[in-house]
Amino acid sequence: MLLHYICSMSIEADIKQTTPFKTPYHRVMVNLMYTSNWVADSQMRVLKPFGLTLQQYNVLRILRGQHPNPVKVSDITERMLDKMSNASRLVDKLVAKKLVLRTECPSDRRAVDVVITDQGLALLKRLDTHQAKWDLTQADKLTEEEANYLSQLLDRLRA
Amino acid sequence: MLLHYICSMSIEADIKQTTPFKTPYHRVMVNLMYTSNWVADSQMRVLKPFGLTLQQYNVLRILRGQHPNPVKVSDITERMLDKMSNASRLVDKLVAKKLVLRTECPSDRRAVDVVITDQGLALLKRLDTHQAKWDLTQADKLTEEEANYLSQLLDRLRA
DNA sequence: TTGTATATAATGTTGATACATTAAATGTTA
DNA sequence: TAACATTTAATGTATCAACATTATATACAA
Repeated sequence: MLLHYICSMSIEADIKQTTPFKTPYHRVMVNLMYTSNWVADSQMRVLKPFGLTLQQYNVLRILRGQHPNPVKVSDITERMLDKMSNASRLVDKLVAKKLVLRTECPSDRRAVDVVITDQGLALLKRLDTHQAKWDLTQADKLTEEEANYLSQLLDRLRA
Repeated sequence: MLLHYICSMSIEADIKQTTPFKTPYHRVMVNLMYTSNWVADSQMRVLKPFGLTLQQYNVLRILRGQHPNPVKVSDITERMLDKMSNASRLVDKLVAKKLVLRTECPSDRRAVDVVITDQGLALLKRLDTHQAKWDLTQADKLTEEEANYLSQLLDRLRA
């Protein structure tokens, strides 16, 4: 089923909530989850034609950030945005698509070094233009200052 | 694996990002997903001892909001926070736990009316105290005004 | 060195999710 | 009314995720 996230002015309208939230804290929590799903959904719509899931995209970006240095599977796990059962299997998928390379770490034979391939870098580059477009649409909604303040409020929520 | 979300002052530190984000909009998006996972994780830790998943809890709250009126499965789908394949199977689980009741809608025999049971209401009541505690811990981090402003910024992000 | 603990990745298993399809009831229109 | 479209929930299926376990390598202490 294709879920349609409705765009409107407040979270209450979006989730058709009739009774008001008891506290602004509860409201912000529901809003956070809903908005996060909304963003993930729109991101996935971009990634799907490229055969990537959100998590795979995420891993590729982590690898690009360190390129040309390798990143261990355990490091990938640490830096993933959402908890994951298995970075191994995720890397499996990327290896199968020839987007990353997996080699035994020379200094520690338990560890596995993962490097993004040229093919992986090229794919990310194509996706960068989509990200840039997305950023532009966001800029219509929030100023840079507001976006920064939003980030800061989220940081404090997790503090 | 139990993932530990680290508490610190900025999203860059939390995800061990070495290179800065290109735009505040990209930063806020990553922060949003990370924070949402952080919240979902801490919520799940509360719900697990009660044998509920986040989605099941969500459905129960929707039903309580309309109690004693029934809610159709299609309405539940519409109001869920995250897209879901199957409200049917989710209601199945709640029926099995005797937390909700499922009856054929008299006016439309395609539809199925779902009502929360007294047992379901009692369970939610117990969880309310946990929610209240959660709200208190949040109040240390954000003022009510800040929480409201955060909600407003999220609303505008989805606009 | 040996034994034990820890770190790391892979695998097994169970259950949940996404997506497509089906089944049945209702709505619509010729 | 008959035919077709739409709505609603349930089901089938393949994939993904959570959690536990295993296998191997390394660290460390006796």
